[in-house]
Amino acid sequence: MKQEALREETIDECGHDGADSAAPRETLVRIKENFVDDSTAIDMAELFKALGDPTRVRLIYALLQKELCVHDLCIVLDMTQSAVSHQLRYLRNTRIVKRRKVGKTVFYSLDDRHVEEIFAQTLQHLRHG
Amino acid sequence: MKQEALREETIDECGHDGADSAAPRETLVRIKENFVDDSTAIDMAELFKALGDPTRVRLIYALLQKELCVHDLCIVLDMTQSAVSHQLRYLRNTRIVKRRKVGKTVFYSLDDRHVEEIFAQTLQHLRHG
DNA sequence: CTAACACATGAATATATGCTCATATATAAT
DNA sequence: ATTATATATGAGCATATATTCATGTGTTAG
Repeated sequence: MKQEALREETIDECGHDGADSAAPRETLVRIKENFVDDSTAIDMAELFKALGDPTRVRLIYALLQKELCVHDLCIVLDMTQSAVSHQLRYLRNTRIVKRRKVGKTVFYSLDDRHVEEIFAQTLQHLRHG
Repeated sequence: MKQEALREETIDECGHDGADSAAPRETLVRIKENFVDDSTAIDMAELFKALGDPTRVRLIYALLQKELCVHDLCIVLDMTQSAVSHQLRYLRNTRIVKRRKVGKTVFYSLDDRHVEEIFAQTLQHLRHG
């Protein structure tokens, strides 16, 4: 199969009308019409990507239990302050955590109920599944 | 703050006992004890990482509606067969999709109820949130 | 004011990732 | 057998990512 050709191919040009070789044309049309728009797919992917790193998972897990300052997060995760701060910035930019400043200390906490639910649900699934 | 020192630092050595500068020692001990073990954090991160790409989100979204063969997925996503196959392999390796072979056609479908739930929930959240 | 502390961040580096291109494998049709 | 079709995959490349190192910013203590 030509790789280049696919980029130009439309549903009408698709030759898949066999019994069980592929879905009928109208089904593909329906799927394409009901499809997620690109921006939604990108938004979803960005949210999941933010959760898709062990360090960030551990940060969120810690904050799931209690609001914590950067230094304490370093202790709990056993990581350098720089590494933790960089990842906290990532989580801040994706609106997953928020910060509260008290003197020279900055406390981080979760800022996204959705993420809390998704995270807790996933944890349960992994634990007994 | 020394970056290297943190790696060696224990909770006992932590000087954070101030009023609102950090959590008390026993709280950090509790958080560390209740903490996710590394393998769980890695498992969660790997699952989310698999969902953390727009192409894979779109693949899952399509398969959420109907079992589809590779060629039809190429049409729906408007991508080359090679790119789609590579991502399907990724999703297969993470047990998110499974395949069923009929003649020379391979049908893909979702293989992980957890992912379906997480995905559907996230979609809803993004749509009215 | 100066020093110490808590945190943030730019640059650099090593590794991972996603796609393309070319090619391999498996099945069906002629 | 030969050819066509459907999918899989290794190699290469360009980009993204996670950490480290060095340093910057802001706040409190002396």
